[in-house]
Amino acid sequence: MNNLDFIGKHGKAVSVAKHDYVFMQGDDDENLYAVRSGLLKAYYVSPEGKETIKSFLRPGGMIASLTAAHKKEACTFNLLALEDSQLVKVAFSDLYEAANQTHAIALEMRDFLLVLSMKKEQREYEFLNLSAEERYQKFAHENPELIDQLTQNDIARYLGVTPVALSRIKKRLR
Amino acid sequence: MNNLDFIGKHGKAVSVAKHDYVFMQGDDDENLYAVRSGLLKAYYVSPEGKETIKSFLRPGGMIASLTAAHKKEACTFNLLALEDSQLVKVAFSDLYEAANQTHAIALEMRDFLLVLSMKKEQREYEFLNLSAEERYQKFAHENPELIDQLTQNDIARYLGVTPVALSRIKKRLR
DNA sequence: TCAATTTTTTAACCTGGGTTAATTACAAAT
DNA sequence: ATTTGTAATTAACCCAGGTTAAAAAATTGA
Repeated sequence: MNNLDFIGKHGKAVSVAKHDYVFMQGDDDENLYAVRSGLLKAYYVSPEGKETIKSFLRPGGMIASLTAAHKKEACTFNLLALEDSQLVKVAFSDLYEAANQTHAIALEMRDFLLVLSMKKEQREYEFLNLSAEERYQKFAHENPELIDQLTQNDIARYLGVTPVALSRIKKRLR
Repeated sequence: MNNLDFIGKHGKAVSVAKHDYVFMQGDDDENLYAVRSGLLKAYYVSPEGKETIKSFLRPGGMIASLTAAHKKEACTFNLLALEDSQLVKVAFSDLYEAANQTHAIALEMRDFLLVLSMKKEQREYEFLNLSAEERYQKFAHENPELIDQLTQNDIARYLGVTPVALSRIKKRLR
């Protein structure tokens, strides 16, 4: 189910009800979370109160505020449950240390970070090369289930446009 | 100098003159490159011929087309020398295998990928949350040397705008 | 030094998306 | 069923940035 064996063995279960926060921007939560069930969103809020969504998390997904976890800084984004969710957490530093001690764990971590890097490069590609309309089409195509589960507001904030703009894009496409 | 000991020991030197390609979009170059000297740009070209820049590479930097290297697909971008450059390369699969065998190498790889992930998250943040003007100011602030070395064209294509737009942004700021 | 080329700026015009606000459509709860 | 709140659509207006083209400035090379 989960790529990180270490989390299975050493993780602590965390349950969050719909609309609960796992952590908030400004916290210093240094944990890595693996999602077992449910649906969550990781999102930034700007000083002016504007929201943008970094990613959606579904079962099998993992997330940590890497800067918070690794550089001991405050979390730069919020993690909020969109549905009742079950997660498992471990202190990032424990995982990091365990990898230093144990080859197999270092490999798990490498593979996790390789997948994460590829995902983030993909997103970079989309922002650099695709229009908002194309990003929407790609997202809809790759995440047919999410399209119904999420509000248009959240989808728009993930794509980097306003909900009003996304409404116009959808109209254009039909 | 270089974080990846493995490359120092097993890498092959590669020299490229200014305006030479290290690899091109469509190639299946499965190597990881570490930059020893010089300056390069990694960039996409769309089917319509539009260019966008993924990243600039300076001494100490490392790059691979991760999908090409790991998933055995074709490179999705070009790597071009903006100045005469020296690089060292290793087959990504050799590095991956060596990490499987040797704990220390797995750790080097983990650390490299952790840094890469953090950089890419940073860029995601910038596209999601900053205007073109703010991205330019941040880039100029964090890369004072590059600002003189690069053409405005390249800076613009890195920021995700046209050179004309960047010229306007600079005018606005002075 | 002068011609050729590349880079940068400027201008005119257009378009996608932001903003605000009002309207409509849905959903949940009593 | 009716209220209450939330989500989505629409409209009007504005602006940043795209596009095209021309002009000016800076580099490069012979």
